[in-house]
Amino acid sequence: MHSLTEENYLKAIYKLLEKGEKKISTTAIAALVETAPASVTDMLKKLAEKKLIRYEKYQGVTLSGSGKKVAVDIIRKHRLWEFFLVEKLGFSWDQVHDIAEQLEHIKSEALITRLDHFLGNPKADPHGDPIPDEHGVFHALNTIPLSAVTVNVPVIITGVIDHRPVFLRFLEKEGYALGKKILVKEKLEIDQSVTLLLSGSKKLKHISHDVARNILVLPEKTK
Amino acid sequence: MHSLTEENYLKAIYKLLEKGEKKISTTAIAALVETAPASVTDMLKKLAEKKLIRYEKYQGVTLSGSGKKVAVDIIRKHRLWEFFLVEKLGFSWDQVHDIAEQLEHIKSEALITRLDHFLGNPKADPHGDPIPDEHGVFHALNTIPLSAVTVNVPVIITGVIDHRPVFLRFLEKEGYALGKKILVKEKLEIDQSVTLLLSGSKKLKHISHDVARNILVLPEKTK
DNA sequence: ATAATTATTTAGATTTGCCTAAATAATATA
DNA sequence: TATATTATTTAGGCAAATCTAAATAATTAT
Repeated sequence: MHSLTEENYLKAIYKLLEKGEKKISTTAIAALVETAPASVTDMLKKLAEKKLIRYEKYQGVTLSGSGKKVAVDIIRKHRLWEFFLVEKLGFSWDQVHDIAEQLEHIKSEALITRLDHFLGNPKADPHGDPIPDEHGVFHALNTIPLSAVTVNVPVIITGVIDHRPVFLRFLEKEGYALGKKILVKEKLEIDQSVTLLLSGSKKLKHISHDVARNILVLPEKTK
Repeated sequence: MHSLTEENYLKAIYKLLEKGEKKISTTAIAALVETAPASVTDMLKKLAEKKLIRYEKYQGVTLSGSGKKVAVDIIRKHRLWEFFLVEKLGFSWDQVHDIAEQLEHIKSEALITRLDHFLGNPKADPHGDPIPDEHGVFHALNTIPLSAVTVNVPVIITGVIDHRPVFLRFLEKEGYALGKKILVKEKLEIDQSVTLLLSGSKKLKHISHDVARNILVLPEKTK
């Protein structure tokens, strides 16, 4: 079995790989796991010995097959717990991350199988991030940022890109939530800001391009 | 905050105190936390320094007020999670202990408050053990062992003393469960064995004194 | 291309929790 | 009560994960 710390390193590397780059730097990992770069080097050696990563001095890191599996499994657990915390316990978007960060390390396959079933095998967590299935497969939705939506085509909120509590609290306060309908009425050339109608509210809302590109949506009818 | 290990030591000491003795021995703790006595001595010094226990060389240990609080809190969490695992996720009696042992160390007061509420503020876990409230108060029931029940007085199963999986699986197989009604028809002088009717079944059941004294019951009407 | 800067690794220590072996105290037995 | 046994503690070490400071490699800028 892997230690909690090892799991956190693998998760960090996975997240960095997800963001684009092919080779991950020691410093980037250090920032994510909140530790000194020297400590990261130590851990990378250890993970490489266990064949969880591919690592050569000064050359950066990638995940091996088994390392990726561990990382995806942690992410699956994290997102299932987040879903539980929001849907069953009534937490709000911005409160669940730290708790899920602890729960994701509980070791019991039976627990996750049953939790998944109890929750109705959800496909996405409360932020709209996809939840991989038990084989580690993501059933990704075809979401696009709200900033890219065509005027007068109804869409549904399916997720967010920015996960910072401050952003999530802003959305919540303004009435945005997963599943809500949006109709974009106008996109301003000058600053790409968006004027829209949010289901449940009659008043037009105006949001900046910066906010719009952090909200993910799906055209209403799409399968 | 206390480490997971510290919490487990405090829980072990609490459990031993619960079983009667006033002063707890190093060896007894070592057996419960599955470690060498010498390691226990180390930890006792540490806990004493933090004022979580009262400890003097060769004289055994008791919990301080704050130590007891930590222990009871862990027990509260453990039992709430057990309740969750059985009632919501459908685990059976004998499967939940190890998982709850991990979950009990998750640190979030809000989580436990909400979980407690979600579960309907249960007063006892799936084994019938009382769940302390948020102030650490146990609302103990007036249970008696089935072996002490008067003939022809209907009682309800409220708990067990023996927690071993093997015993729990036996009960489950035989149809005994929390909340089931029992009517004792006869107690044999010779070996104190019990003949009874279990609600749901028409056939008389016979159990040994040893089994009967490990099943806790409550007279049907009692408040 | 050389120098300066930044990133990474090595070296040596620290902390936590654990171990074994040896020493000492407490308890039980003869 | 003296001795044997058992329990507990001390001493010295180990492994995991971390740290700081120093050394080295890679990158960027001149």
